[in-house]
Order: sequence, then structure tokens, then C-alpha cells
Amino acid sequence: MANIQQVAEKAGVSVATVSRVLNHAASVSTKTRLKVENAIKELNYEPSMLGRNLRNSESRLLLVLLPSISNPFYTEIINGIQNTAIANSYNILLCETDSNPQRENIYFNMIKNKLADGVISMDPTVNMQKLTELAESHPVILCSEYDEGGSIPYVTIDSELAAYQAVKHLIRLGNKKIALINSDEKFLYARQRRSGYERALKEFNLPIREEWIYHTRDLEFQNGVQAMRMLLELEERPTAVFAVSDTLAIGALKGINGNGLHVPNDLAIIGFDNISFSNMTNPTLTTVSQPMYKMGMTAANMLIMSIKGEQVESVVLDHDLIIRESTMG
Amino acid sequence: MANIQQVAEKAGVSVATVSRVLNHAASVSTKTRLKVENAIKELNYEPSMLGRNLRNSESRLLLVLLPSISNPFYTEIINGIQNTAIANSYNILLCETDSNPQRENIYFNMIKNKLADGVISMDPTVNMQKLTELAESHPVILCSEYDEGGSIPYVTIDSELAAYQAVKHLIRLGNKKIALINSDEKFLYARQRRSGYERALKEFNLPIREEWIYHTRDLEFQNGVQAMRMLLELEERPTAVFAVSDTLAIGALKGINGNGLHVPNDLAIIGFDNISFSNMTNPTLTTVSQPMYKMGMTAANMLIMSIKGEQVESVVLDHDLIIRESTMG
DNA sequence: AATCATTTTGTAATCGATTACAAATTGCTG
DNA sequence: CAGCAATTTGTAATCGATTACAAAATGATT
Repeated sequence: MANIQQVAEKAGVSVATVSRVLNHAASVSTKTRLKVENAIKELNYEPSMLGRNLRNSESRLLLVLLPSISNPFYTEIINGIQNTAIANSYNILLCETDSNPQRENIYFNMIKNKLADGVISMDPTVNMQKLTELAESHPVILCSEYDEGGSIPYVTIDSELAAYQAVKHLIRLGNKKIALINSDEKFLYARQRRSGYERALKEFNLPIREEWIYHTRDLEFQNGVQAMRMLLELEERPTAVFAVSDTLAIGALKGINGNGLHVPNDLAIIGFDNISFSNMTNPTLTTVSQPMYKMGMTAANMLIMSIKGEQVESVVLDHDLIIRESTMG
Repeated sequence: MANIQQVAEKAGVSVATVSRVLNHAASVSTKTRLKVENAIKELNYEPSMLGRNLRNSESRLLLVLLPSISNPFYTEIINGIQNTAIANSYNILLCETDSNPQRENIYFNMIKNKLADGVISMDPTVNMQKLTELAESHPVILCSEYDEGGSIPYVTIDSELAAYQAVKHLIRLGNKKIALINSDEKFLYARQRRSGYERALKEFNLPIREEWIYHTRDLEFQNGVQAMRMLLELEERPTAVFAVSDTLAIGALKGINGNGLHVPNDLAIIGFDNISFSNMTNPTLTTVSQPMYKMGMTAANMLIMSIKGEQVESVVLDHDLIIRESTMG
């Protein structure tokens, strides 16, 4: 592969002039520009990013931290990030942490090493202290999960309000016994969604019963199945379930079907996230839709601004309750 | 962020010595090594990948081309690639082409630009001619979809055999009217799977009826729903369906359920890929399992060998028929 | 202490680009 | 055509590392 030197020789100009042509600098005469462009074509020259990036001390790479690539919740967000990044001549590096601190460290080092220009973290298990430390000297944006009262800019939705509205929807349908399948409350969103759940119940003078609140270890399908099995074994069964993620809700659906019961006739279900599969289940799943693509776009734009040195403000985006068959009793 | 120069000054040695310590070169005395290590700690120094990579003219980045990140088929493969890459101090850059030639070009240029050391392509719509051209001067591996008779090494499974076995399974269950939901036969795997389907039918003297072979435009859920609707409208309905992807099969499932029919009692269904959701549907889906994680690992290993300049041979891995509820009539 | 082999360290070139500054060229005016 | 401004081009430093080669330090031997 040719380098800028060889192009310069072939065109009979200096490397500076070639560089100017490459970067569309104004001060190149048409005649020399053509000479250089021809040389570039003849040699099949492509500028090396390595040299360019070293000189400009930027990599034009954005890191995207997420716990697991197989979680469909992230796919649309990633699309939003990716499109925005490409539109600004950035590329993204998807980094699966598996909630593993060692992996996390590798990626933090990539930032320090100048191999990436900034990070968007969507990992709720991220070491927030280390991330905050990193954020002091490098651009960092949080997406979806965030640090309440922290200093890192974030983009998210109002989880408490969304949960409140979802549960209110179940109450309006006549349900008085509403279960919550929550994840571990070490996560902020889990605490917020529980809080919304409780607010709705209180508003309608419905009791908050601990046995109707189930905490799962992970957000996997199987955790939802398991949660539902437990709930169905209770003396007093709930008539509706609010799950804090679609994957859990789909698991719950499976648990109910496996028990010979019918959704929504015997139990209504609401999920959260509006992942693509929530529309493919039988019955289709009522869910809270996060504006995932937009969240991705927003996060990427914020990060790019931040890289440019501009100040950015956190953003809370709107959500939607998508009513489908699983609550059409 | 400190650079190697500052570390050298602080430690009272030359940059060469610092570099030697960084790269664990043998010829550094314990005394100076300690001095340097202390300076590194004090300055919180991290070597810049940019400088290192320029000098070594490598980026230690692997490109992974895929049509869409939201296709769950790829997630396990990616995990395999990623783990193997990290184990060899590489990182991966996930590139969604959206089957868009312009996007594709961006990524091909990244290779030429030395921003990545090699590519694994999983994109069946890739411009094979351009890719073959690229492969002449850069390491390229194909994963899953490949170029029959082409020069690029690949890792894949025997699609024809897998399809043959799947259809044979349906025949053994007593089905004589078996439909095929295929994707566009411009894809090699589609032609191979159809061929396996036909071989099984012929072997049991069952007729191959064109109206039972449906070609979908894409591999989306909705295409499966649509395909099933068409098949159910036929005068002579099939009693079993073999779909060339799980997402299509899950769509078909939905189409059948929406018609008041029951799987597997009225129709049996087999999918392909064993994506995680195939185990979450109701009924669970019989499917052909590709060793996705292993495919990813293998592809990554082949690519890394190829980057090192070693010769690599194409690999065909084993598959499995996973029998679940959708064929337990 | 002189000699020589071995180990350790330093000097300076190098990777491939960008860019400040200087130098050369061009064009205009009187 | 001299003189000057504006435009165009070139020279050389720079980004941050690695490494061939040279030089210095160390240690062993006589």
C-alpha cells in the first residue's frame, strides 16, 4: 500500500500538498490538485488512519459499553448510536462487559490509551466510581441507566412514571391483585419502577403485598418463567402482572401457558422495553416503549459534542404505553 | 496524559529503556526496571496505542461485517468471535452493513486504511467480487455464508444435510405434505437448504409441489406470518412446515395460531438456527442448531492465523437437530 | 591492571500523516 | 517592468511509540 510520500513523488509535489488535497484545503491550485488526484488513483492510495490519528491524537472511535450483546433491548439503541456516529465520521466499538470488571477495565484502558475518543455506557453494572473518575478527563455519556446525582450526563426515560402508567392501565381494566416481577433493586431503574408500581396501587387504595413482588436474579427468559411459577403457586393469585422487562414478561407468559391458564383472560401481562419479539408472541405483549433509536441518537450526539469540548445537559425522553393482546381481556 | 518521553525523564533513563520495560524485553536490569515502573505509576502513564500501532503498522482491531445487529442469529457467533479476539489481544468492530453497498465501502476502506487488521464477513449480501479483491491483499474470513469455489477461507455447516435431516424428521412423524418457507434463493444457504428438502422428499417418493415452496423477501418475523397465511389458503394444505430460519418459523407459528389451528396437532414446524427465542415460544420450536459460538471462535482463530501470515483451511462444523414441542404431535 | 565478552543503556531513524512557517510563484498596479 | 500583495507550494517539526545499531557499563580472566 502506497504512502503519502510516494504519492507526492509521483505527482511531483511535496507531501504537504498531497495532505492539503486529501483534506480539501482551499489553497491548492486546480492544476496541482489534478496532478495529485491522478497520482492517488494510479497508486490506489488510501491515507492511513494510523498516521492521521496519531498526528491529530484522535481515533474517531466511540466505545459502547453494554452488559450483553444478546439482549434485544440494546439493538435499536445501538442502531441509533451507529447511524449518528457514522454521520459524523465516527465508528463505534461495541464492548460486551458481561458485567465482568476485568473486561470493563480493558475498555477503560482503551480510552486512556487514546484508542477511542469517548464512551457511551449502557451497562447498569458498571463500576460507577471508576467511570466517574474516567469522566473527569474523558468524554463519557450514560444511556438508559444513570447515576442519580452524579456528574456524568445521561439520556434516559422517566421509569417511575412509565411504571405508574402501566400499573394504572392494569387497574383500570379492573385488576385489583397486581404482581410485580422486578429485577435486582440494586439497579436504579428497578427501584424507580417499583416506586411507580407502588404509587399507582396507593392511589387506588390497593394493598401492596410483598408476596406479589418477585425479584429475579437476571433479566433472562428463564427468570421470568420461574417468577411466574412462584406467583401462580400463591394461595391468593394475582390477576395481572407487570414485568420490568419484556424478556421477563415473555418468560411469565410461558409460565402461564404452561399452567393451562390463558392470557389475558386469566391473567393480564405488561412488559417493558418494546423489544421486537414482544410483537411476535402469542398473545402479543402490552409493553412500555422506550424511544430506543432516539435514545441512541441522543447519546451519540451528546458524546460527540462532549468530545468537541462543548457542555452537554442530561436528557429525559418520552415513553409510550403500547397496548396489545396481553391486556385485552 | 503523560507520554513515554516524560516517563523517561522522570525515571532518568532513555525512551528506549522505557519501551523495553513496557514490552517486557529481557535486557533491562532489575534496578532500572523498578525505576521505570515507579515513574509509570507516579505519572499514571498508559502507552498510546496510536503511536504503538503506527510503528507496528497494526491496529489489533478485527472487523465483523453483518447485515443487521438485531438478527439474533448472529449474537452467539459474535460472542465466540469476541472472546477469541480478546484472548489474543484483539478487539472487534461490529459493522452493520444494512446490506447497503455504501456502508460496506466504508468498512472496506477501514481495512485498506489500516484501521483494522482483518475482516470476518457474515453478510450474505456482501459484494463477493470486491471482497475477493480485498482478500488478495488483506486477511478475510467468511462465516456462515460463503463463496462456493471461491478463494476465501470460510467456516460454515452442511446446510444441505441439515435440511435433509430436518425434513426427514417431519416425514418420519408421518407428514406427507411438507411445505418449505425459504428465503431468496440468491443466497447459497437457501439453495442448499432447498436441495436438502427436495432430496428428503424424493427419497420417500413424496411429490415436490411448487405451491408448497414459498420464498420470502426478507428473514423478518412478518415474512413468516405472511408466508404461513399464503400456505394456509391453499386448497391442499401442508401438514408440516420447514422454515429456513427461526424468525420465519416463529412468524409461521403466529400465522397458524392466528388461524385457530394448533401446533403441533394440526401442523408441525421446524425452524433453523436455534436462536435463543426458539426456546421461548409456545410451543417451543424444533430447530436445527448451528454451533454458533464455535463458528465464531473458529472464524476468529482462522482470521488471526491469517493475519500472522499462516495458511488457513476452510472448516465445516457439525450441526444438531433439536427436537422440541413444535414437532411433538 | 589490561583485555575481552557479556549485559545494559542510549542515540537516532522510523512508521504516515498534519501544519506552522518560510519560500516561491503568480497576478496586479502604476 | 519594478514593486507589492495574494496565492500557492515546500521544508521541517511533530504526534508517541519501537528498534537497529552504537556506546557504555559490568564482570570475568589472566
